[in-house]
Amino acid sequence: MQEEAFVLLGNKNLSRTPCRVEMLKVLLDSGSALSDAEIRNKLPQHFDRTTIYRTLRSFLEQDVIHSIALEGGDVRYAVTHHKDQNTRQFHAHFYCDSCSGVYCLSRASFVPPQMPEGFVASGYDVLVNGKCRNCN
Amino acid sequence: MQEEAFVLLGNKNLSRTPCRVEMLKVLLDSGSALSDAEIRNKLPQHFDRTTIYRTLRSFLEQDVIHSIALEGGDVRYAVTHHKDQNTRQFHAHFYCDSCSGVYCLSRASFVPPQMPEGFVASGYDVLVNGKCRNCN
DNA sequence: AAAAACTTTGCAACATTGTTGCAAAATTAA
DNA sequence: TTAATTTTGCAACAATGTTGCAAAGTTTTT
Repeated sequence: MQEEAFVLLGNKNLSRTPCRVEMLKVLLDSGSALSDAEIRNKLPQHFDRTTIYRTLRSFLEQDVIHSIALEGGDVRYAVTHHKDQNTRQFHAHFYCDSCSGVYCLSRASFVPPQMPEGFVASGYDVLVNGKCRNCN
Repeated sequence: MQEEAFVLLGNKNLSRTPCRVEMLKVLLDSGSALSDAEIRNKLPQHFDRTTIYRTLRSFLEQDVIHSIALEGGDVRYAVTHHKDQNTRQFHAHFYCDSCSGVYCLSRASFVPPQMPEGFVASGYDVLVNGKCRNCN
């Protein structure tokens, strides 16, 4: 994971600082999308709140990660994988009603929606809920 | 709108207080979903922040309104219409990239997604983005 | 219609969350 | 190794949301 983190940071010209490396490792290690609090709790050492917020912002700006908005306004973060690049217009995620885990889904099985008169769609996000592979 | 507000409150056994009536009228008058700040700004008189938060919570609990989470964590609120009742498993909304307006969409034109092995879907939400009827 | 029972409101205090400026420390480039 | 640049942590601040409680309002009962 360390290697992968270094590569991701290098690709986006982000300097290899401990906070960035550790946050990225946490996200890479996790099978699911994490809230900022979850990321903070999984870090091996303490970093200032400010630094974490700023790091999240940098990652988002550079598209190293993307955010997923849940019903109610909670936000989770997940690493943006290469295979997602063709998918910028379309994100699909799964929310588990049992464990609250959030997983990125492949877009393959979705059909683009038709719009009512006057509305022109340029992209869309889908949030599926149900039970994840660990909770069935 | 006054009448409609009274009916909606009555249906859910919510007492007919000025704050509730006015908030509901604002939401009924609006063609699009509103943030709490937008609701507050459209109110004809001042109500305490606390009261507005509590009223939103009551409305959500009683399903008078529903919340729509946008990318980044912003939340909008819209009245839950009767025709949406069969649609509890499925919400579709439109976000306008120009004016930031949020509109409820009918679900008719969406095809349910297929899930990867081990995941069982029980419902899903779609957030389409693009240009709304006023911005084309 | 008036009184009693119950609910909602507004205020104050507090907790949480996120932002900004700036000097110190770390990273990268020369 | 030094110089230039960027990031970090702290402090202060701003914004957002919550809780307890007395006063005011709404609904129910008589």
